[in-house]
Amino acid sequence: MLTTRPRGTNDILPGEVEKWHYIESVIRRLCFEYGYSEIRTPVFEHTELFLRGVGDTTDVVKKEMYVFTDRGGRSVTLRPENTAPVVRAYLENKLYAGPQPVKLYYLGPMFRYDRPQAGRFRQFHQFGVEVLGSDDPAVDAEVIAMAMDFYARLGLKGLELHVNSVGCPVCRPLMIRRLREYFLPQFERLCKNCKDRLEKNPLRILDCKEERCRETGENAPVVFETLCESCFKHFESVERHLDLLEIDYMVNPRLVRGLDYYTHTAFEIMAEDVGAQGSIGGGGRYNGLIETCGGSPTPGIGYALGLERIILAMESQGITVPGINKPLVFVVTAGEGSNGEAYKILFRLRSAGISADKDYLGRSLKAQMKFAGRAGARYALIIGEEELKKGLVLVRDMTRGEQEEVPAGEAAGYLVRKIGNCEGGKRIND
RNA sequence: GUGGAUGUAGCUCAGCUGGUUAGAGUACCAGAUUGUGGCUCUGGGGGUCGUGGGUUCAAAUCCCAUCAUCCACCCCA
Repeated sequence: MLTTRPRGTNDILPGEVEKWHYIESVIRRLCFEYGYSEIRTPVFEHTELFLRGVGDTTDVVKKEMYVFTDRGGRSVTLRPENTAPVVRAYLENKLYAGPQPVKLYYLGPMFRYDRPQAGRFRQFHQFGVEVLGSDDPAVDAEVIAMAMDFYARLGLKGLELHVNSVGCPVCRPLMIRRLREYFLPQFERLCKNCKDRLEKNPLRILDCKEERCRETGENAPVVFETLCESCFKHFESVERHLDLLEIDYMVNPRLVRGLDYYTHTAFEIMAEDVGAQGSIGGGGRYNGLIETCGGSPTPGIGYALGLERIILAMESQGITVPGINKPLVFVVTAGEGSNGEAYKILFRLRSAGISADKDYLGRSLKAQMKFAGRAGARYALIIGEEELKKGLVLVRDMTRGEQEEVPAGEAAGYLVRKIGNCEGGKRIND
């Protein structure tokens, strides 16, 4: 137990963490270009925020939250998602008083007590954005376009973008009533889950994977028949803007999202190669959420992406990541007498901006060379007793297998001139 | 939360119907005329056979429980 991580959590190790660094750098660049600023909120919040914000009938809140009572008797919860916390921060810090809309992004761990599976963990990481203070359909399209741009920058292919409108407080009750009226006479044909859904959230019946339920729902009223005038116009406008950007999408009237706060636009991105957990991102508009959280009526929209699933998809598509960190220079000692000088030169290299390392296990010259090769060093700086007497060191090019003598005091300068400042074996600004 | 599969060295796996010190490849460490890597050869370290019970003269091998991983449901990122 002492050496076992908690279920559904992961250690991100060297060799793996470079993928995260790369994805994070793509995210920060993307957000910079789209005009989104980072917001960092706590990993835990008052439980009440999620009960009210996400909705206390949702599965996420009912059975997947990590809820604790702290030492002061307060109920707190590890965040299962970050839209409600961002809205809370928007209100608490009075961001509504500044220029609108407010465009924010976040990146960090979320927690859901769920049975782990491929692409599903108890602690997982999301990148997400939120736009608060505008109900322009062009923003909906921007947010969707931004998500698609992100996947494209990573090189992901074969994704499906599903878009739908789930209505608003004006037309959704009508939609639900019509669906209940349709399904009630056919109650016995529905699967066990859908019998429950009819009561809780009949929209979800349309989303059921059971053959019988699909057939039963074939002639069910379509959302677009029941959308109110303004919802319909909004959706049409979102479509027009997506068309302007030439984004491929499919209207999926069966798309329903599991969080209560969604209104109007809802969307989801599916990948084929992430196992059963095919969704690698999704989001939608939540024009009622800010008011629910105690603010004045303010529109909002956002999305979230699961980074573990993004990585899974990248791996199964064979996408590799640049810039694995390798030492550029490995300092090798030959003879006891060179240890001190080698140590000094090592640090001089580092001060000069060169990534350098040495052996710390008292290995033989031969073993040090072997280690340097394995570590992927491009140069071995061999500090030999004999040469040192003449004030020289050897610079060996590991890929070419050639070496030359250089004055010891100039070794760092020599290497800097030869390769410049470096990162991951490459020049910066290359 | 429900159903199913799996669990042997760091990694990938072998180990027949239970029978003496549990193996291979790879990785790691060290050597192969004592100052030079990537190939080859030799040797070495490393395994509570997921964990805990039980059956048996005897269990990695059978039974039960538990934990973990994977798959499906559910849900979602």
